[in-house]
Amino acid sequence: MCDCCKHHEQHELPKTYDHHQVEQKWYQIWEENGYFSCKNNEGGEPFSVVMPPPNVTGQLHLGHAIDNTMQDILTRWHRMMGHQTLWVPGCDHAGIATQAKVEEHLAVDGISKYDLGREAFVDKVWDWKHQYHDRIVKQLKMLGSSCDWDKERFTLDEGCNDAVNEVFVRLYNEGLIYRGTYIINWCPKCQTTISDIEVEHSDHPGHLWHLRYPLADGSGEVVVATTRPETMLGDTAVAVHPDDERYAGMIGKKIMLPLMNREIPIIADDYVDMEYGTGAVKITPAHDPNDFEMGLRHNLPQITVIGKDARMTEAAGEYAGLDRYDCRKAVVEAMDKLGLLVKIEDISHAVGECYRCGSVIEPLISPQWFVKMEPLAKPAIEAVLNGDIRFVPQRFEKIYLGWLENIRDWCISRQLWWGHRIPVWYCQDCGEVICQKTEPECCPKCGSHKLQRDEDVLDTWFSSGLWPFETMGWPDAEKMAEMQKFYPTSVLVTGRDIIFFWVARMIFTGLHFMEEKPFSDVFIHGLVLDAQGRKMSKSLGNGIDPIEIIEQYGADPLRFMLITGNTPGNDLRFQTERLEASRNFCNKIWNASRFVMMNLTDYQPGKGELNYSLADKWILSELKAAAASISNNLGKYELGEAARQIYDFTWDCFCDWYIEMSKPRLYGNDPVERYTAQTVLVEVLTSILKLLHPFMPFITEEIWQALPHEGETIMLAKWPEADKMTDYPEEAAVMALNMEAVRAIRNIRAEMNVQPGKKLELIFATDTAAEGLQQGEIYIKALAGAESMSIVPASTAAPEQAAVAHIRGVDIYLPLKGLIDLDKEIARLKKEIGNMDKEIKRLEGKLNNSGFIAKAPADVVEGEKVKLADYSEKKASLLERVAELNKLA
RNA sequence: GGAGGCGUAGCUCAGUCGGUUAGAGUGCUUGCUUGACAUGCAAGAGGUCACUGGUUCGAUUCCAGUCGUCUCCACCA
Repeated sequence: MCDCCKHHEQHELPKTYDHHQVEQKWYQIWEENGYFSCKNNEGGEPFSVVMPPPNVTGQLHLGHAIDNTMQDILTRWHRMMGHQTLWVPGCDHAGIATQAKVEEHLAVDGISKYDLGREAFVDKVWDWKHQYHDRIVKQLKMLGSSCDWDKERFTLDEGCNDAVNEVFVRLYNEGLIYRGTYIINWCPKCQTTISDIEVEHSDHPGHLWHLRYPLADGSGEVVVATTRPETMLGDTAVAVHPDDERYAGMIGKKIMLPLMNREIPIIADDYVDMEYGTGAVKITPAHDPNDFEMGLRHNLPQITVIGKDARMTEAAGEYAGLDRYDCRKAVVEAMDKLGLLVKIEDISHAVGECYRCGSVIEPLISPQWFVKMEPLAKPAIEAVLNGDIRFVPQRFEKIYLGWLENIRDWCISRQLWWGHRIPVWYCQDCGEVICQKTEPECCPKCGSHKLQRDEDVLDTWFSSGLWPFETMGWPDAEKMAEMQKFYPTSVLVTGRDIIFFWVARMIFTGLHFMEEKPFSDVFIHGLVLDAQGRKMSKSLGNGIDPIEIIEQYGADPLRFMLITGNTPGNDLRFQTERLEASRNFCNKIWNASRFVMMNLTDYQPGKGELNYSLADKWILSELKAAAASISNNLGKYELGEAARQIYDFTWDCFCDWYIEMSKPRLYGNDPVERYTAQTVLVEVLTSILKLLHPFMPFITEEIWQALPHEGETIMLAKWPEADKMTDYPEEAAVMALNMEAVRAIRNIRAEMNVQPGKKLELIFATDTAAEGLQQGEIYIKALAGAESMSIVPASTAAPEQAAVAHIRGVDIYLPLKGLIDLDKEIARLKKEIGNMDKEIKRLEGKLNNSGFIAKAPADVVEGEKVKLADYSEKKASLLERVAELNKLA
């Protein structure tokens, strides 16, 4: 680098944008100045979002990154539009997940939760919570999330506990929460129940054992088929279909259950599928949900043979104490020895597994708490059907409705220590069940002080299901008063994987307790997949830590990459190339800004004479169109499309064209031209920064601060509204034609291998576009690399040694002495004529079709006619030139 | 067994009310130290819009079916 360059460098911004420092700096300033607070824009239309609370023991992954980026984009956009904006952050206590993690950690030191006892263990979990909470908050801040930290909540904080107790007691008093002994999903590893949706079904290879069950009177036998032979020890019936002729005579007879030597009846039930297996089913009411139901219908005894530890109980007789799978082997062997094993069939069948730990779920009978779903589901279905709540994309409504329409009661009690304890006490003397928000002094029925609180806690989703209103202070009327305007919230942004777990539950609790929907729109996004299109998972080890990406590339590129090239609801592949493209975009903006600022040394806003030229009117028109379209797309949750449009406008319109157009005017010696160019550069760049700010908050603030501006932060700057901008359609069209001329000339330069530095002499032969070309001369010369340009009547013939191009109404002649290879030039022109021919043919065909003329809208027909005229004109012009050249040849 | 998504350039994806010479990024080819940027500039090649049929003056777009692919739901022992 020479000395003079060094000298310049000192005054300039660095050539490449470095996000380090910038991002942290601005987040801190924003936070310290209270820009995230919902108190800004007081009186503006309210806009509110509640953050899907991340599990407190986890750490952020790309799924959180996309989720929070989308919320942040919407929040920042609305804030800039002057809306009073609230984005509530928070974490979820994540009952099973967190408890399991802490237990695992303790196990390393050989400590079990029982060694500590309930209270000390829960204290330990709180320690963990604090540690991980801080990490998550840090990660959310790194991402740029503009949430109101003053309103931060935790699903297990005091307020949420109050809400949970209120809800529980009210539902209990309404008869919508009940305790009952039913068959539930038991995870033998987590040692707790889980709800139906927490059971994941996947196909596994297994066997279908066909077992011979002899009749008690020795008159025959029934062959039953089962995938779980060990459960036969708890069989209390064999069921056949009432219409099954094979078993018609046997219904009502007794079976002598082998191994147990117990008599059980043969019953008839519609549930049995005659086609499957042998058409006869062994019934184990205590260990199968269907058998349980059938047992109730037929009043069958329930014999529990598998315990909560997944070992056989005393009721299993000689098999007591065996693990369920060891018992399976033993039972099969014993049956085989007795000659009662008919055959073993290999099959693939669905096995239920715990969504947390993957253990095979055991259906067991146990006393648990349930929420009665039917009365709650009804309004939740109605709210979506009548359009009160809208899913984006709409197809997710079907998924939501399908689930609620077939829902079963929700098992909410969990045998854990970490969570909201069930607000129920049992009187040890009279057995009274007391359900109330606070601990009772004594039994209201018998006065006894011997009260025992229910040991269980509630399903995590019971408390997160109240999120949109518990975060607004409910049920505390005083706290609510301040927040009321934010309920219902505007939109819920979340992944499609928790529509059932969370979205549905918030909807029915909101409708029930607030008597109003919790949100108007549900904006569903897909998963972030790896570069090969696989789900990111621990087992595959293909997960990507957003923090590492942010450190390497910055939050802005990550955010931009996560929302571009994607449509609502679809999965997104994480690709480094796309991340690099986003980073390059940052750099592009940085350098465009650098260019603008370098040319502002003598600029004083509002202190000069303005005279908009063609180029100015063109870019301002483009800006208006872009702003309108971006707002429109944001309103439709088409974030990817909005981002693409700001990208295109910035790179293509502003950088590739307008900045280049501004150069001859900045470097010329007309002060009005220079001042006007400066003004438009600043104005358009400022608008770009604002339009881009929701997507890339950090770099936009950094640059905005260096430009002339009003206000303290771009965060609260006014969103560019297209309605308030001016466009100049006529001048923009003229400029567009000039740009077309530039492209045509550049094309010839490239094809003819004209040296980039060589200045051309341009001749435009036209009768229609002369004025526009005259006005655009300064730009055309600069952008096409010309030293002179003349405009002549259309009838003027081209010089012999010239290349020719044609745009609407204009023949462009490029005198290129010595560079024209006659044959090559003819070939080039003929190729273009060929293209025109193809199009002309197509258009003629269309226009000759009487159906098209008669039925297509007039403007479409007109448009095709204009096209045909244009192509024909171009073809004629080029043909003429070819004829001239042929004469020369 | 049901339900849904996806199938468009070598790759990853856009394409909103049916009419565009079907687009972008990336990769590829060619040429460039162009007074912001080589994380760049300019020009270019590259597509039977999975297949078949239907509706229509006209289908990448709407409908039906087929194939491929991914996902969700489901108590068939």
